[in-house]
Amino acid sequence: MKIVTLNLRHGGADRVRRIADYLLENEAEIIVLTEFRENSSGALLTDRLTATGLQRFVAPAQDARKNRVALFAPSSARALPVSPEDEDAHRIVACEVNGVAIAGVYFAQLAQKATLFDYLNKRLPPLHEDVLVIGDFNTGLHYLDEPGATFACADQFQKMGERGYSDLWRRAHGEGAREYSWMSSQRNGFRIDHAMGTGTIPSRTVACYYDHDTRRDFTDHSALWVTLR
DNA sequence: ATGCCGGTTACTAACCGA
Repeated sequence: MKIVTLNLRHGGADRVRRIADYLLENEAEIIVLTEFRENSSGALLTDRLTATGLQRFVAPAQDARKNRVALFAPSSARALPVSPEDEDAHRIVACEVNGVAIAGVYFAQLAQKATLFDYLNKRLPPLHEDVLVIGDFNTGLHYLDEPGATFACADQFQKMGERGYSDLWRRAHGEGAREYSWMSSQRNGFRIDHAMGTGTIPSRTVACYYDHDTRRDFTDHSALWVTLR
């Protein structure tokens, strides 16, 4: 099962054609898109992906310009209800598919991330024995996923470990590994796109890697690919 | 640790995003 997350950057605009080509050519079976917008770009992307038989789950928002998270999964997938704080309604969407629960997430800027972390770490009932939380966390570990210690909510990200979540990329590449999924205009790198798995997910992960070419080709984030056995 | 930058938009000023 091949899963990918990619931040579209402001909905993707006319880049969505190339983005759809990329996702389909690489045979993504489950797709989590962050900064998805319910506008004409979002509609084009939705048409391209659902034409292959995938169904769409999208986090709710009032405004079409709101950057939200969308999840595309096989037709057998079923929606899983989530109930975050109102201000995070557009930041999480979940489904059950092929015996696992997938939650797509798009965390806010700076300290505003805290409420969604609280929901994940304290209030969200176990969705399943095997849960994959994947998307743009906008944070990571100080001095490891970034050069310094500027990340907000790094402690809450780390606390996911106590909740049984394993950082699949770090598990595959080592405790001291460094790679960046986004780069600032000052050329500082940050690893902020993550896949966190519980239960049998870590042991079933046969590949977990970033594709940095997406930053060169059509967005400002690297894609994160996860293959589950 | 944002927004001086840069991208997007029921566009050309307002918004958003490390």
